Amino acid sequence: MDDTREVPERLLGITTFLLAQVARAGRARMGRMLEERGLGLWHFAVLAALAEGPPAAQGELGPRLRIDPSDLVEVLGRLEGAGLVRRDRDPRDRRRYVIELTGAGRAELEEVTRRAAELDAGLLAPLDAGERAVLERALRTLFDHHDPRGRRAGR
Amino acid sequence: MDDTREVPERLLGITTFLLAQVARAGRARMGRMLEERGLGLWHFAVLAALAEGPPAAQGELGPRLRIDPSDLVEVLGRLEGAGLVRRDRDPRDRRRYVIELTGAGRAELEEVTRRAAELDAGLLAPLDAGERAVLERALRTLFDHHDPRGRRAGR
DNA sequence: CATATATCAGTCTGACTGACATGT
DNA sequence: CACATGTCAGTCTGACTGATATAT
Repeated sequence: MDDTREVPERLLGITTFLLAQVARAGRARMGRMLEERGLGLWHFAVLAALAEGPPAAQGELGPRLRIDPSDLVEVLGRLEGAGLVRRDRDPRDRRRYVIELTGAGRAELEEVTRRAAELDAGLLAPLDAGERAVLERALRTLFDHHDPRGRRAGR
Repeated sequence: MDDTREVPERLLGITTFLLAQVARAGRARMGRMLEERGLGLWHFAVLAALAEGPPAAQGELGPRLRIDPSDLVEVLGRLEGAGLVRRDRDPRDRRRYVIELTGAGRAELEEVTRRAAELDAGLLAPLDAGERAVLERALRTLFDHHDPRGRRAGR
Protein backbone atom coordinates (compact mmCIF):
# COMPACT_ATOMS: atom_id res chain seq x y z
CA MET A 1 0.00 0.00 0.00
CA ASP A 2 2.44 2.63 1.10
CA ASP A 3 4.80 2.30 -1.81
CA THR A 4 6.60 5.50 -1.02
CA ARG A 5 8.38 3.67 1.77
CA GLU A 6 10.69 2.18 -0.86
CA VAL A 7 11.29 5.44 -2.65
CA PRO A 8 14.06 7.68 -1.32
CA GLU A 9 12.67 10.38 0.93
CA ARG A 10 15.15 12.78 -0.59
CA LEU A 11 13.46 12.35 -3.95
CA LEU A 12 9.94 12.49 -2.61
CA GLY A 13 10.85 15.84 -1.15
CA ILE A 14 11.43 17.15 -4.66
CA THR A 15 7.98 18.12 -5.86
CA THR A 16 9.21 18.35 -9.43
CA PHE A 17 9.95 14.64 -9.33
CA LEU A 18 6.54 13.72 -7.96
CA LEU A 19 4.90 16.00 -10.47
CA ALA A 20 6.78 14.38 -13.34
CA GLN A 21 5.87 10.86 -12.25
CA VAL A 22 2.22 11.54 -11.57
CA ALA A 23 1.96 13.37 -14.87
CA ARG A 24 3.55 10.38 -16.56
CA ALA A 25 0.88 8.10 -15.13
CA GLY A 26 -1.89 10.46 -16.18
CA ARG A 27 -0.54 10.97 -19.64
CA ALA A 28 -0.26 7.22 -20.15
CA ARG A 29 -3.92 6.62 -19.29
CA MET A 30 -5.19 9.55 -21.32
CA GLY A 31 -2.90 8.67 -24.19
CA ARG A 32 -4.22 5.11 -24.39
CA MET A 33 -7.81 6.33 -24.61
CA LEU A 34 -7.04 8.87 -27.32
CA GLU A 35 -4.88 6.44 -29.26
CA GLU A 36 -7.91 4.22 -29.86
CA ARG A 37 -9.46 7.16 -31.63
CA GLY A 38 -6.36 8.00 -33.64
CA LEU A 39 -5.64 11.12 -31.64
CA GLY A 40 -3.05 12.37 -29.20
CA LEU A 41 -3.25 14.76 -26.28
CA TRP A 42 -2.52 17.77 -28.43
CA HIS A 43 -5.26 16.90 -30.85
CA PHE A 44 -7.71 17.00 -27.98
CA ALA A 45 -6.28 20.30 -26.79
CA VAL A 46 -6.62 21.88 -30.21
CA LEU A 47 -10.21 20.71 -30.65
CA ALA A 48 -11.03 22.17 -27.26
CA ALA A 49 -9.44 25.48 -28.15
CA LEU A 50 -11.39 25.69 -31.37
CA ALA A 51 -14.68 25.05 -29.62
CA GLU A 52 -14.34 28.24 -27.62
CA GLY A 53 -14.84 31.49 -29.38
CA PRO A 54 -14.64 32.24 -33.07
CA PRO A 55 -12.55 30.34 -35.66
CA ALA A 56 -8.92 30.88 -34.81
CA ALA A 57 -5.80 31.72 -36.75
CA GLN A 58 -3.20 28.99 -36.61
CA GLY A 59 -0.59 31.32 -35.22
CA GLU A 60 -2.81 32.10 -32.31
CA LEU A 61 -3.26 28.51 -31.23
CA GLY A 62 0.41 27.96 -30.49
CA PRO A 63 0.76 30.57 -27.75
CA ARG A 64 -2.65 29.80 -26.32
CA LEU A 65 -1.99 26.12 -25.86
CA ARG A 66 1.76 26.35 -25.30
CA ILE A 67 2.52 24.12 -28.21
CA ASP A 68 5.33 24.90 -30.62
CA PRO A 69 4.08 26.16 -34.00
CA SER A 70 6.13 23.58 -35.84
CA ASP A 71 4.47 20.78 -33.91
CA LEU A 72 1.07 22.30 -34.50
CA VAL A 73 1.51 21.58 -38.19
CA GLU A 74 1.27 17.82 -37.73
CA VAL A 75 -1.62 18.13 -35.30
CA LEU A 76 -3.72 20.25 -37.63
CA GLY A 77 -2.77 18.10 -40.58
CA ARG A 78 -4.09 15.00 -38.89
CA LEU A 79 -7.26 16.71 -37.66
CA GLU A 80 -7.93 18.01 -41.14
CA GLY A 81 -7.27 14.59 -42.65
CA ALA A 82 -9.77 13.08 -40.23
CA GLY A 83 -12.34 15.68 -41.21
CA LEU A 84 -12.49 17.16 -37.72
CA VAL A 85 -11.38 20.67 -38.70
CA ARG A 86 -11.40 22.83 -41.81
CA ARG A 87 -8.45 24.97 -42.76
CA ASP A 88 -8.98 27.90 -45.08
CA ARG A 89 -6.69 30.69 -46.12
CA ASP A 90 -7.67 34.01 -44.60
CA PRO A 91 -8.75 36.07 -47.61
CA ARG A 92 -7.69 39.27 -45.87
CA ASP A 93 -4.13 38.03 -45.31
CA ARG A 94 -3.30 35.00 -47.37
CA ARG A 95 -0.34 34.02 -45.20
CA ARG A 96 -2.77 32.99 -42.50
CA TYR A 97 -5.06 30.08 -42.06
CA VAL A 98 -8.43 30.23 -40.41
CA ILE A 99 -9.14 27.04 -38.52
CA GLU A 100 -12.67 25.93 -37.82
CA LEU A 101 -14.30 22.93 -36.17
CA THR A 102 -16.48 20.76 -38.40
CA GLY A 103 -19.63 19.06 -37.16
CA ALA A 104 -17.71 15.82 -36.86
CA GLY A 105 -15.01 17.63 -34.92
CA ARG A 106 -17.53 19.01 -32.49
CA ALA A 107 -19.05 15.57 -31.96
CA GLU A 108 -15.64 13.97 -31.47
CA LEU A 109 -14.72 16.66 -28.99
CA GLU A 110 -17.85 16.00 -26.93
CA GLU A 111 -17.12 12.29 -26.79
CA VAL A 112 -13.45 12.71 -25.99
CA THR A 113 -14.20 15.30 -23.31
CA ARG A 114 -16.60 12.91 -21.63
CA ARG A 115 -14.07 10.09 -21.61
CA ALA A 116 -11.27 12.35 -20.48
CA ALA A 117 -13.34 13.49 -17.53
CA GLU A 118 -13.89 9.87 -16.54
CA LEU A 119 -10.19 9.08 -16.68
CA ASP A 120 -9.45 12.24 -14.75
CA ALA A 121 -11.87 11.21 -12.05
CA GLY A 122 -10.16 7.82 -11.89
CA LEU A 123 -6.75 9.41 -11.53
CA LEU A 124 -7.90 11.69 -8.74
CA ALA A 125 -10.04 9.08 -7.00
CA PRO A 126 -7.53 8.54 -4.17
CA LEU A 127 -8.03 12.15 -3.07
CA ASP A 128 -10.94 13.53 -1.11
CA ALA A 129 -12.97 16.40 -2.50
CA GLY A 130 -11.08 19.03 -0.55
CA GLU A 131 -7.69 17.83 -1.65
CA ARG A 132 -8.87 17.63 -5.24
CA ALA A 133 -10.08 21.21 -5.16
CA VAL A 134 -6.83 22.54 -3.73
CA LEU A 135 -4.80 20.47 -6.17
CA GLU A 136 -6.72 21.83 -9.13
CA ARG A 137 -6.42 25.40 -7.96
CA ALA A 138 -2.73 25.03 -7.25
CA LEU A 139 -2.04 23.53 -10.66
CA ARG A 140 -3.89 26.36 -12.37
CA THR A 141 -1.85 28.88 -10.45
CA LEU A 142 1.39 27.16 -11.40
CA PHE A 143 0.29 26.85 -15.00
CA ASP A 144 -0.35 30.58 -15.10
CA HIS A 145 3.02 31.46 -13.64
CA HIS A 146 5.30 29.11 -15.52
CA ASP A 147 5.22 28.87 -19.25
CA PRO A 148 6.58 25.47 -20.11
CA ARG A 149 7.92 26.49 -23.50
CA GLY A 150 11.56 27.13 -24.34
CA ARG A 151 12.97 30.28 -25.91
CA ARG A 152 10.27 30.31 -28.57
CA ALA A 153 7.87 31.36 -25.81
CA GLY A 154 6.51 34.85 -25.59
CA ARG A 155 7.97 35.65 -22.21
CA MET B 1 -1.42 37.88 -15.33
CA ASP B 2 -4.39 35.62 -15.69
CA ASP B 3 -3.13 33.65 -18.63
CA THR B 4 -5.72 30.97 -18.20
CA ARG B 5 -8.27 33.32 -19.67
CA GLU B 6 -6.91 32.43 -23.10
CA VAL B 7 -6.80 28.71 -22.49
CA PRO B 8 -10.01 26.74 -23.11
CA GLU B 9 -11.89 26.16 -19.89
CA ARG B 10 -12.72 22.70 -21.11
CA LEU B 11 -9.04 21.83 -21.09
CA LEU B 12 -8.28 23.49 -17.78
CA GLY B 13 -10.95 21.28 -16.31
CA ILE B 14 -8.88 18.25 -17.25
CA THR B 15 -6.42 17.93 -14.40
CA THR B 16 -4.30 15.51 -16.42
CA PHE B 17 -3.64 18.32 -18.89
CA LEU B 18 -2.64 20.80 -16.20
CA LEU B 19 -0.49 18.19 -14.55
CA ALA B 20 1.30 17.44 -17.80
CA GLN B 21 1.99 21.09 -18.54
CA VAL B 22 3.17 22.02 -15.07
CA ALA B 23 5.35 18.93 -15.00
CA ARG B 24 6.79 19.96 -18.35
CA ALA B 25 7.74 23.35 -16.93
CA GLY B 26 9.32 21.78 -13.86
CA ARG B 27 11.19 19.17 -15.81
CA ALA B 28 12.59 21.83 -18.12
CA ARG B 29 14.02 23.86 -15.25
CA MET B 30 15.39 20.88 -13.41
CA GLY B 31 16.76 19.42 -16.61
CA ARG B 32 18.68 22.57 -17.46
CA MET B 33 20.36 22.57 -14.06
CA LEU B 34 21.33 18.91 -14.25
CA GLU B 35 22.47 19.19 -17.84
CA GLU B 36 25.23 21.59 -16.78
CA ARG B 37 26.55 18.79 -14.62
CA GLY B 38 26.25 16.13 -17.30
CA LEU B 39 23.32 14.45 -15.61
CA GLY B 40 19.63 13.90 -16.23
CA LEU B 41 16.71 13.56 -13.88
CA TRP B 42 17.10 9.81 -13.60
CA HIS B 43 20.74 10.12 -12.67
CA PHE B 44 19.71 12.27 -9.76
CA ALA B 45 17.01 9.80 -8.78
CA VAL B 46 19.42 6.87 -8.81
CA LEU B 47 22.01 8.69 -6.72
CA ALA B 48 19.31 9.52 -4.21
CA ALA B 49 18.15 5.92 -4.05
CA LEU B 50 21.68 4.69 -3.44
CA ALA B 51 22.22 7.13 -0.61
CA GLU B 52 19.48 5.50 1.41
CA GLY B 53 20.11 2.12 2.91
CA PRO B 54 22.70 -0.43 1.92
CA PRO B 55 24.24 -0.86 -1.54
CA ALA B 56 21.50 -1.99 -3.87
CA ALA B 57 21.15 -4.62 -6.53
CA GLN B 58 20.52 -3.17 -9.95
CA GLY B 59 17.33 -5.15 -10.37
CA GLU B 60 15.95 -3.59 -7.26
CA LEU B 61 16.42 -0.01 -8.39
CA GLY B 62 14.06 -0.31 -11.35
CA PRO B 63 10.90 -1.11 -9.39
CA ARG B 64 11.83 1.29 -6.60
CA LEU B 65 12.21 4.27 -8.88
CA ARG B 66 9.72 3.22 -11.54
CA ILE B 67 12.31 3.28 -14.25
CA ASP B 68 12.52 0.56 -16.85
CA PRO B 69 15.48 -1.79 -16.30
CA SER B 70 16.65 -1.32 -19.86
CA ASP B 71 16.85 2.43 -19.37
CA LEU B 72 18.63 1.97 -16.09
CA VAL B 73 21.55 0.50 -18.00
CA GLU B 74 22.45 3.82 -19.60
CA VAL B 75 21.95 5.72 -16.36
CA LEU B 76 24.27 3.48 -14.37
CA GLY B 77 26.76 3.38 -17.21
CA ARG B 78 27.04 7.14 -17.21
CA LEU B 79 27.22 7.38 -13.43
CA GLU B 80 29.94 4.76 -13.37
CA GLY B 81 31.83 6.51 -16.15
CA ALA B 82 31.69 9.74 -14.14
CA GLY B 83 33.04 7.93 -11.08
CA LEU B 84 29.91 8.59 -9.04
CA VAL B 85 29.03 4.94 -8.43
CA ARG B 86 30.86 1.64 -8.33
CA ARG B 87 29.37 -1.48 -9.89
CA ASP B 88 30.61 -4.86 -8.74
CA ARG B 89 29.37 -8.33 -9.44
CA ASP B 90 27.65 -9.90 -6.48
CA PRO B 91 29.99 -12.78 -5.55
CA ARG B 92 27.05 -14.76 -4.16
CA ASP B 93 25.12 -14.57 -7.43
CA ARG B 94 27.21 -13.47 -10.33
CA ARG B 95 24.25 -12.49 -12.46
CA ARG B 96 23.70 -9.51 -10.22
CA TYR B 97 25.47 -6.25 -9.74
CA VAL B 98 25.89 -4.49 -6.44
CA ILE B 99 25.75 -0.75 -6.88
CA GLU B 100 27.38 1.59 -4.43
CA LEU B 101 27.85 5.33 -4.15
CA THR B 102 31.42 6.59 -4.27
CA GLY B 103 32.61 9.56 -2.23
CA ALA B 104 32.37 11.72 -5.32
CA GLY B 105 28.87 10.42 -5.88
CA ARG B 106 27.83 11.38 -2.38
CA ALA B 107 29.27 14.87 -2.78
CA GLU B 108 27.59 15.34 -6.15
CA LEU B 109 24.30 14.18 -4.68
CA GLU B 110 24.52 16.74 -1.88
CA GLU B 111 25.15 19.55 -4.30
CA VAL B 112 22.47 18.49 -6.73
CA THR B 113 19.94 18.03 -3.95
CA ARG B 114 20.60 21.55 -2.71
CA ARG B 115 20.13 23.03 -6.18
CA ALA B 116 17.06 20.93 -6.86
CA ALA B 117 15.46 22.19 -3.67
CA GLU B 118 16.08 25.75 -4.78
CA LEU B 119 14.48 25.18 -8.16
CA ASP B 120 11.60 23.42 -6.51
CA ALA B 121 11.04 26.37 -4.23
CA GLY B 122 11.06 28.64 -7.26
CA LEU B 123 8.50 26.52 -9.03
CA LEU B 124 6.19 26.48 -6.03
CA ALA B 125 6.73 30.12 -5.12
CA PRO B 126 3.33 31.25 -6.46
CA LEU B 127 1.61 29.07 -3.85
CA ASP B 128 1.16 29.88 -0.20
CA ALA B 129 2.45 27.47 2.44
CA GLY B 130 -0.90 25.79 2.93
CA GLU B 131 -1.44 25.13 -0.75
CA ARG B 132 2.08 23.81 -1.08
CA ALA B 133 1.56 21.36 1.73
CA VAL B 134 -1.69 20.04 0.31
CA LEU B 135 -0.19 19.81 -3.14
CA GLU B 136 2.76 17.80 -1.89
CA ARG B 137 0.56 15.45 0.09
CA ALA B 138 -1.82 14.97 -2.80
CA LEU B 139 0.99 14.21 -5.23
CA ARG B 140 2.44 11.63 -2.87
CA THR B 141 -0.92 9.96 -2.57
CA LEU B 142 -1.35 9.86 -6.31
CA PHE B 143 2.18 8.59 -6.77
CA ASP B 144 1.45 5.75 -4.37
CA HIS B 145 -1.74 4.75 -6.14
CA HIS B 146 -0.71 4.98 -9.76
CA ASP B 147 2.35 3.25 -11.04
CA PRO B 148 3.36 5.12 -14.14
CA ARG B 149 5.03 2.14 -15.78
CA GLY B 150 3.58 0.10 -18.61
CA ARG B 151 3.13 -3.65 -18.65
CA ARG B 152 6.66 -4.24 -17.38
CA ALA B 153 5.40 -2.92 -14.03
CA GLY B 154 4.93 -5.19 -11.07
CA ARG B 155 1.23 -4.62 -10.65
C1' DC C 1 16.47 -27.50 -19.27
C1' DA C 2 13.91 -23.32 -17.27
C1' DT C 3 14.53 -19.16 -14.87
C1' DA C 4 16.69 -14.73 -13.36
C1' DT C 5 19.51 -10.77 -14.41
C1' DA C 6 21.26 -7.47 -17.12
C1' DT C 7 21.88 -5.64 -21.73
C1' DC C 8 21.19 -4.24 -26.53
C1' DA C 9 18.93 -2.60 -30.63
C1' DG C 10 15.07 -0.42 -32.25
C1' DT C 11 10.63 2.22 -32.05
C1' DC C 12 7.58 6.05 -30.81
C1' DT C 13 6.28 10.33 -28.76
C1' DG C 14 6.97 15.12 -27.17
C1' DA C 15 9.71 19.00 -27.31
C1' DC C 16 12.75 21.67 -29.46
C1' DT C 17 15.99 24.08 -33.27
C1' DG C 18 17.19 26.18 -37.49
C1' DA C 19 16.39 26.80 -42.18
C1' DC C 20 13.10 28.02 -45.56
C1' DA C 21 8.94 29.00 -48.83
C1' DT C 22 5.35 32.09 -49.45
C1' DG C 23 2.78 36.28 -48.86
C1' DT C 24 2.47 41.32 -47.24
C1' DC D 1 13.70 45.03 -48.87
C1' DA D 2 12.22 43.31 -44.08
C1' DC D 3 8.84 41.07 -41.79
C1' DA D 4 5.13 37.64 -40.69
C1' DT D 5 3.19 33.11 -41.18
C1' DG D 6 3.44 28.59 -41.66
C1' DT D 7 6.21 24.40 -42.93
C1' DC D 8 9.94 21.03 -43.07
C1' DA D 9 13.89 18.27 -41.75
C1' DG D 10 16.57 16.90 -38.07
C1' DT D 11 17.90 16.32 -33.14
C1' DC D 12 17.31 14.85 -28.36
C1' DT D 13 15.05 12.87 -24.48
C1' DG D 14 11.93 9.65 -22.06
C1' DA D 15 9.41 5.62 -22.30
C1' DC D 16 8.68 1.45 -24.07
C1' DT D 17 9.24 -3.45 -26.65
C1' DG D 18 11.37 -7.65 -27.91
C1' DA D 19 15.39 -10.35 -28.34
C1' DT D 20 19.63 -12.06 -26.39
C1' DA D 21 23.98 -13.24 -23.52
C1' DT D 22 25.35 -14.92 -19.18
C1' DA D 23 24.71 -17.12 -14.81
C1' DT D 24 22.00 -20.15 -11.69
